[in-house]
Amino acid sequence: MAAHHHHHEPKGKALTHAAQTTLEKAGEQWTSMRASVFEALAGFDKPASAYDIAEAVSKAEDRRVAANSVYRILDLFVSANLARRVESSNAYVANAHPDCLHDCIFLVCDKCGQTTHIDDDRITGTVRHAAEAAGFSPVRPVIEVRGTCADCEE
Amino acid sequence: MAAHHHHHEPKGKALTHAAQTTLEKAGEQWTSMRASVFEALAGFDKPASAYDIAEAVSKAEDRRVAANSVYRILDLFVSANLARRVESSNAYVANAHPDCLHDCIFLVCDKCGQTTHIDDDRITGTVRHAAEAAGFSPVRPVIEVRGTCADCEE
DNA sequence: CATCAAATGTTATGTTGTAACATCGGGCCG
DNA sequence: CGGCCCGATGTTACAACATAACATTTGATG
Repeated sequence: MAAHHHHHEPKGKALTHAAQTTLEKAGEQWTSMRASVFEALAGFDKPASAYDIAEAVSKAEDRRVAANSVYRILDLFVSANLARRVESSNAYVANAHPDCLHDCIFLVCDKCGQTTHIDDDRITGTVRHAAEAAGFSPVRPVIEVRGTCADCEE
Repeated sequence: MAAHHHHHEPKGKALTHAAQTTLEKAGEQWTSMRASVFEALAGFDKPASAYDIAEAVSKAEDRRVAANSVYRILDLFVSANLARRVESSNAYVANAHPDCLHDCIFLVCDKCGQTTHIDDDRITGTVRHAAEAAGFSPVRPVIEVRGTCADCEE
């Protein structure tokens, strides 16, 4: 895979539609509950915890939704590449390109929580390679950088 | 800093002594409670949670030690480089080289939990650099690889 | 319609992490 | 000595994150 390629970021309906397509291609159903969870997840501008999402869905649908159910769906989303988990924040983000498999690098601002991500297959490749050289396989790199984002430094 | 250098792993008393020296050099006290927590931490052969350590210390001293107190000491250890936190496992490991500052790469086996670490300043350097190029600073890379270790594959 | 499986709901509980305040003990100064 | 301060630890309570077990609903299918 090339080290770089361009993306334009799908938003709103386009993003949801891409998610639905990918999930269905994986042989899973796009239920209304899953749609709600995805909407809620995509509606956050920074990583959201399962409880954040449960609360958002609860509000949006005016009924109680247990974190439990949200976790199930988030796990499914992560396994289908519709969402990713940010390990160092115990939180989830929608994946703008569910059809496109990357190891990704998250940059997490400790001040404001804003999280951006970088795709750099050269970096992730060297990490993968190092782990494989140590006898690991299969391998799932978790690469996150905690720090302060440009907006929060003065 | 060189990309590679050799370490022999201090164990037992030598490791504890290195920890004590480093902590005192940082202007902190090496109390008996801190020594106990360090001993417990170093006694695990894989990353241990704060609760694991609280239990180990409780047993060793035959008195109840609250997780709370352990967290405080672990936080201190991490900030003084005596220990490291494995983010994707919510657990801590003793640092064999507290006097030696590295970003490190953890390889965590999903099957057995064994966790090894690699120091590779070339890899961590590229990650740091990428984050800085994105406007982040200061920067603390979290690089962990989940997978299956050589012993657990058949 | 009957049945079955997948999805979701519900309740309970386990694990991880923090907050707030009390107590202890050692150094320091009058 | 006695009083004071401060860092470390103890104690209690609670918040946040995550999973287990089982009940119920829903929708596809024979």
